[in-house]
Amino acid sequence: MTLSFRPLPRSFYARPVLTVARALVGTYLVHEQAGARMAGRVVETEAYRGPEDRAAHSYGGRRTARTEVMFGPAGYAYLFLVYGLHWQFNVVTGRVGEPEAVLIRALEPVEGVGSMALRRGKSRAARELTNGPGKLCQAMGIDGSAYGRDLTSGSLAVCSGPTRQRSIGRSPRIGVAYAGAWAKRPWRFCDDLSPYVSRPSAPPPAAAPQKPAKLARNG
DNA sequence: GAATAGATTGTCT
DNA sequence: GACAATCTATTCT
Repeated sequence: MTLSFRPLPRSFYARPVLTVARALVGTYLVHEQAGARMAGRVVETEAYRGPEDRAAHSYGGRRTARTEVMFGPAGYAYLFLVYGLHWQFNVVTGRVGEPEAVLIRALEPVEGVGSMALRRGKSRAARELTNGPGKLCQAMGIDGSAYGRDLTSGSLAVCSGPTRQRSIGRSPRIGVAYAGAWAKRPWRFCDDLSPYVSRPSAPPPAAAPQKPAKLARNG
């Protein structure tokens, strides 16, 4: 069976970054490459809202070759490299002149899972293919060459598709401790019903102990 | 399961 | 020259 995906219109992205970050959970990232299609359901996002957000690359209105796309119209791809190794895929949101973007942090693989596994290089469980921002770029074959691409048409797009029940949880963003108080804002959104998130939005309820207490050996 | 170290390069100071 | 919106393998429990 072939799933039906339709690219989201630019109006979807041209809204406040927190609105878009939440709305993106449950959409699909679709990449067609060499005649093959890969698709993943978005299960985790983070909002970055320059210029006031200290965690954002556009903090203070910093406008360089790297951040330039965030200052333009919504619905385009922002790619950057961290630790010299891992690409991160973002979508530009808001109005022209507002340097905002949403980082896609995790997907549930739904189509082209075999290709994803090949790109990830080693034999891995499905959950390990795309449960992190660097992992999903590697799995989907997305890198810096996608910088500035229009996501409302073409071979790389964010789409609506089959809907499914979701429960959206919020938590602080990951890996931005340097941002002080901004790091504590609950600007990370994830589908708590999905096992494909990079980590749960909240610790499991403290109920019964996970493991029985170790018993003393007697005799 | 948790803690740790190491990889590796574009970007900005 | 310092550092980074991360991931993996290894070690210990």
